[in-house]
Amino acid sequence: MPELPEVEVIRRGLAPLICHKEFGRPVLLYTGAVRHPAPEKFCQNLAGRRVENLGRAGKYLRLGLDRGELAVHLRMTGRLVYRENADFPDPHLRAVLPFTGGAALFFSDMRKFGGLWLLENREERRQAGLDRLGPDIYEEVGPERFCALIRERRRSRLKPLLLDQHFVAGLGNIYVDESLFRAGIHPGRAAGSLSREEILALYWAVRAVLQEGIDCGGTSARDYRDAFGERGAFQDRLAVYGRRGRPCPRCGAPVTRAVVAGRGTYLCARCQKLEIGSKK
DNA sequence: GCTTACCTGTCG
DNA sequence: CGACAGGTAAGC
Repeated sequence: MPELPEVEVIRRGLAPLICHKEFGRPVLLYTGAVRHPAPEKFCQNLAGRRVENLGRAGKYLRLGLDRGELAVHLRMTGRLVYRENADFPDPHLRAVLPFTGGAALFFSDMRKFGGLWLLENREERRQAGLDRLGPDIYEEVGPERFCALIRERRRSRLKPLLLDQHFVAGLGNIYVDESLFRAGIHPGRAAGSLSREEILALYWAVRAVLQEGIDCGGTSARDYRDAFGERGAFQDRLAVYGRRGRPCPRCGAPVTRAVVAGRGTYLCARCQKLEIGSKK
């Protein structure tokens, strides 16, 4: 999916366009895109709601409304684009969320994994799982908290741990691989095997990678588009992700692809050692 | 933990 | 045709 930087770029793009605007009645082309409440009630209840603010929690975009909030998760292939008009036929268009006055948010999603939640109270947020997210890695985790969090989970391997949205929220496959590469840490290392220096190196690598991702307008490896339908540029700066066989930018050895935690994982086996001081 | 499932598409 | 794709929940 869009990971934290992509969702943040969308949030920043949309905020000045939709704050204070009022929704009309949504049009659903795929009712499964609405996760809560039932589609009919969703359309009925969103109509007439006004957007008051735009937030983000991990990979969720949260549109604060005059009553409740609209939460959006793009999962793997979701897009949320603001347009005055639907421009060309889009076979993956799943929902149109119009504003009174003409423009609309167009929610597209090839794989149908993404979803929309209209949440009006704490109980509904709880059911949707929004309050089960860990702290937002970009907004809510400083270096000392990161050290403390890592030390609570000594037995976990780093890659699945960093991908676990209940541990910290926002990281996905691309930015985890890039962060571990920059920190020189193997994705299969146990959290408890890291020195304090390594944990801090990882923390600052994560911060730098996320910030550069945001500054580049996100990573359009494939499907990602921003709030204006434009591609990001960070895919051109990736050091290892998706670059099997190409030279490591640090040492020149070919980038390796492995499977860790069931996910395709890119790393430099020379720069990122599994055992400290070992040759392999 | 790992595997499977959810979907549709691209690439080799 | 199989492998793989930015995510995550559910079931061993």
